[in-house]
This record gives sequence, C-alpha cells and structure tokens, in this order.
Amino acid sequence: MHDLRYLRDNLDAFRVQLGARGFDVAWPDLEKSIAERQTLTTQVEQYRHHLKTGSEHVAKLKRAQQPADDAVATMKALGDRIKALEDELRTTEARLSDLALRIPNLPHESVPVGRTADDNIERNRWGTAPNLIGTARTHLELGETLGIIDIDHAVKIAGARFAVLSGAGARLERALINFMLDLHTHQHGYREILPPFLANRAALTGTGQLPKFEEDLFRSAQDDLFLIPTAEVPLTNLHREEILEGDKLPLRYTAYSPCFRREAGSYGKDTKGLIRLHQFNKVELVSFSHPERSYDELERLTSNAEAVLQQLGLHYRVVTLCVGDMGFAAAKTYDIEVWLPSQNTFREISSCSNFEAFQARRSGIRFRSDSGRKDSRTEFVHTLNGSGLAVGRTMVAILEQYQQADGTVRIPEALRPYMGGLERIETT
RNA sequence: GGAGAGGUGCGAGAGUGGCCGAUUCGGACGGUCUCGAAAACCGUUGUCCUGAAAGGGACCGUGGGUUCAAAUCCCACCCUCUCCGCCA
Repeated sequence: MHDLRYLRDNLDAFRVQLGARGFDVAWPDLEKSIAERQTLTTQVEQYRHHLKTGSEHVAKLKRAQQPADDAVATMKALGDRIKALEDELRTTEARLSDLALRIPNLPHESVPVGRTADDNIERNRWGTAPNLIGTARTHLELGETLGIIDIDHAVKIAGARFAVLSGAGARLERALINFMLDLHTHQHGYREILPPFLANRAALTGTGQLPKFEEDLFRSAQDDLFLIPTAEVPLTNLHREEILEGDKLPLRYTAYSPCFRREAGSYGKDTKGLIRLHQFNKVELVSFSHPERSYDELERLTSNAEAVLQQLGLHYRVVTLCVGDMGFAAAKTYDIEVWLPSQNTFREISSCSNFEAFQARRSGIRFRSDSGRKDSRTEFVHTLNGSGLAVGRTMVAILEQYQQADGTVRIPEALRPYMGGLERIETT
C-alpha cells in the first residue's frame, strides 16, 4: 500500500517508477476514485460542520422554550443529504482501497532491471560443490531407498504434493528446525515465537497476500480463516495497529511454522520430491527496523540466513532479484540458492526482503522517535523478513550434497548433536 | 455449544441523548524545591484525515440504524471475562 496523498500528487512519476510492475493496475479508475473521494470528503465535512452548529442552535432554542420546528426541518433535510453523500463516499472508499491494495511496491533504486530470473544478479558464492559428476542421485531416490521419504502414503492421506517423512527423515527435519531456531535465538538475537498457523483477513491483507493472491491460500470457509503461507504473516502482524518505541528498534523475531500453499498455477513444476509441496516447514526471520537502517538490516538478516548454510557446510550462492522476479510487496530481495547436484543447478532456499513501509502502512505499524516528547511524530517502520531457512529444501540439499557412493548420507557435524550423535543415514 | 457480564485514551476507571475527544486517579515526560534523591507542588501527555496557516472533520470493539443531535437509544457481528457442557 502506498501513501495515497503522495500517489495523488505524483501519479505520473509514480507510474514511471513502477514500470512493468504496474502493468495490471487500473490507473484511470484509481485517479478517478482519488478525485471523487476528495470531493465527497470535503462536501461531507462541510455539511457536517453545518449540522453540528445547527444542532447546537436547536438545543439553544429548546432550552429557551422557543419554537424550533423550522430549524429542525432544515436540519433534517441536511441530515438526509449527508447520509446520501456518505453512502457515496463509502462506496468510493471501498473501491479506492481495493484498487490501492493491488498496487505492488516500488522497487529500490539498487534493484537490477530485468524481467525474469535470468536477469537476477549473482552477488556472492560460498563453499564448493561436492564431486559427484555423473553419479549424483536425486534426493527422492536417496530418500525412498533409505526409507525416510514416503510419497505414496502421503498421496493416500492427502493427495499430490504432500510428503510423509519417516524414521531418520522425520528426525532430520526436527533436528534442522531446532538447529536453526537455536542459531537465530542464541547467536543472532532473535526472539523465538510460536504463532498461530491460521490467520484472518486483516492479517493477510497487512502483509500483502490479500486481496490479490487469495487463490494461492488454503481457506477455512466457515471461519474465514486462512492457513498461513509463511510465518511472515503472524510475525509481522504481531505489531499490527501499534505504535512502537523508537529506541526499542529493531525488533527481531524468529518462528518455526508449517507453511501452506495451494501452488495454483504451478502445475507440472517440480512435481517430484520435496521441492514444491502444499505443506512445508520453515523457520522465518522478521525484523521491524528504523527506516534509515533498514538496508543495513537486510544485509544482516540475509547473512543470518546464510550462516545456517555455512554451519551445515552446504554450497550456495546469493542473488539479487531483478524487478521482474520480485514479489508483490518487496522493495528489494536477495534469494539464497543452494546447490543441488542432481539438477546441476542452484535452487532457492531462502528469500530475504526489505518491504520498506509497504506492509507497515497496510498494517498500521508505526514508531515514535522521541517517546514522551510533545512534538514527537509517528512514522511507519520498515519491515523485513527472510527464510532462515526452508527446512524441507535444506533436507533436500543435505541428502544430495552429503550423499556417498554407497547410497548412504553423512550428517553434517553441526547437526549431529540434534540427531542423537547419528553420523550417517543408512537403510534400516 | 448454553446462561450471564462487559468492551471508553498508556493503565485503572467515570460518563445513559446536546455544554463530552471525553471527569478523576495512576503512569510517563518537563519544571519548582534539593549537594543529589524521595516526598510535595505546578505543568504537559491519544490517533488519523484535510489545510501554507488559521481552521475544519473523523475516531469511545466493528458495521448498520433511530434522532435536528449518539460514547450514551436500537439491531447485527467480533472479542474478553464468569458459570455450565465438551475436550488435548
């Protein structure tokens, strides 16, 4: 969501800045709605002022026991007029807010131009690919042979794009969650949260999933609640409609949650294995930052996510997403991509974004810089989030990068304490 | 799920139709006093929209309605608390 006043005064410049991102915005409707709202608001406020003073006049007459019928009649007519105008204003405002909520965020000036993932720019690389030329098995082959990934039974229970983890597989997933949470809370200063996994409309509108992307979400129709597609939703909404104290910023939170996505429109993509599921586990990082420091915070948050891969010894790279590849709400995004030997390529395992004030404006998350001061003003915070990391895909990377010639999988050392000392996954 | 009570500013809590954006107490902030502090006393202290400013407008859980006029009356919904039922 953007500042509508700014938008009104700079509509053309704004369109240019938004570029290709604004291709499906209904600009003429938007411009018309803004103008209409302004006219109606001014009228309603003027009439209401008359109504207010007029009513006081009536009160005076009645107290003085003077006839007030004429005045009452005039005021009644005025009241009816106001009611009609207010109806119109309500309709206009609803239309305007729906239009405005569908405008994507403005990209930061440092974001590379481009349309697709091919235009993303590699920023840095860490580690080396294991030497598996020609022998790399897929995580699914490994997992099924080892008896730790079971797709067939998941289909029976829920259908396509679900997975059952079994034995050491389930243990590995749990170990990863604990390892990540411990790292972020003990070493990176995040506060651990265990949030609700369902969220209401207001929460999802605040972070930007609604109104535009409702078809991507699982929904409980009876209650009008949605299964969260990421813990970003509950974490960011922790402070919705709040005014935070400026000297407490940044506020950093981490949470494990399962994530639920309908994956509408991705039929045929990544149909095998754990890469793209309707339900997956993720440890999320969220930060509420002072606007002046949010880009430093983005670097920090990204490095916090990278630290997980470094400690696990997984080869990866970081790319800066180009304008065309960024999500709806982001101003700038780094994707962390982990090396998958079987695909001979890097695959996304984390996405770290600065949303600037986009979500904060939608959610009413402000801060006061000098608390207690008379002239202190409130300002929108900047919100950031990133995966720290997608747990399922981390497991995929471990299986593939740590696979041995004999079909077993070594456990990264950092993880062994979380696996009861287990050093290797073998067929059992 | 059933019965009852209630949702007001940072917190407690008053306000049952007009003079209420809202009494009071507490907290916080500033000041007086003090070597310093406590106490006491004085003052300040909600958010948003509009406007260059003066000013104007909105907000008392949310949304409707009644009325010349609504925090106050009516309706619906949401939420909280207590009791009962059910349940991990």
